[in-house]
Amino acid sequence: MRYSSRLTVAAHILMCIGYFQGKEKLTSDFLAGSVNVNPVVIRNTLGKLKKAGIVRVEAGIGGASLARDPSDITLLDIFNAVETDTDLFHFHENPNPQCPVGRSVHPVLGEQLASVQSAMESHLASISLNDLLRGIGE
Amino acid sequence: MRYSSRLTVAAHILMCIGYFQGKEKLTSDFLAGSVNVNPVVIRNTLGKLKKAGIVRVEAGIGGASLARDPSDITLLDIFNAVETDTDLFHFHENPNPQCPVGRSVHPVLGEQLASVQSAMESHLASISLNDLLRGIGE
DNA sequence: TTTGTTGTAACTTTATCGATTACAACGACA
DNA sequence: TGTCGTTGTAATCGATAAAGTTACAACAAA
Repeated sequence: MRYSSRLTVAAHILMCIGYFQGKEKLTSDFLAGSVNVNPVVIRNTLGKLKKAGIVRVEAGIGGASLARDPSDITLLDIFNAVETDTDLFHFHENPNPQCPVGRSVHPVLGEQLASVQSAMESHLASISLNDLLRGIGE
Repeated sequence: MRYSSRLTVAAHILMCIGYFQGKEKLTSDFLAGSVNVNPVVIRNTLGKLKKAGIVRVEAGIGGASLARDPSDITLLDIFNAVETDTDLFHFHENPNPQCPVGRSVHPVLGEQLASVQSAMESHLASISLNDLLRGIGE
């Protein structure tokens, strides 16, 4: 298993908001039309982005907007806001502690995998919503 | 969703083989005892590692051994051998092509995510089985 | 031929994702 | 104030995938 499509959906939503802000009323129905998923999925995603301080959502009247400058929203921010379990790899649970290898797998391999994970995260952090918006016009 | 525990299981298996090679007969039952999973899972994993040219397995008589030097087996080799879908992120399937954003998401975001993926892969490639074996003795 | 092992197929259980339905809470406006 | 469109959220469903398990044919050596 790998990460769900939550990150790409969330990024799509934010690209829409950044692109259409001021021109359209950005309801969950409107966004669902561009992303092509169920409006409830949009609302759930938007809720997580709101908790993370990335967007503002107007209950009642409707409509979402960016809470920060697009250059200050990175893919890592979105990733952390939206993905429940951010661990890239999953360990098998019960290696045999009687075995010298079983005893060492977790600390030894875990350390290496953690470094892989942080490499991925710092790469995600280097990409901003602004970078994505720049690509739309072409 | 993220990657399954296949990579850690496979790495554990290879660490066992590297550590016990020559001292023990490395049957799927023996390996299952250290990893603490079903022997069939070991045999399936070993089959994939064999196809990738990483291990040799003796049918009938039983027992597995490394087909290459531990310094020449990287986590990326293991990862590719064992993981069916190596894509880190999954795109939502049908963004709306009528929408300028929906039209651009896949190319624009896809390119960025591909760079994240290759960063992860080159990091995996920098870690060898030898590095893991070195950590066991401590 | 017997024994221990691998290779594989099939089934079960469990977990998670995304779609969907349903409805209460909310805010603006007539 | 009451209606209307929207958000927030819970509950359920179906699909998909992983891992455990059982079962058995194929294999190699003694």
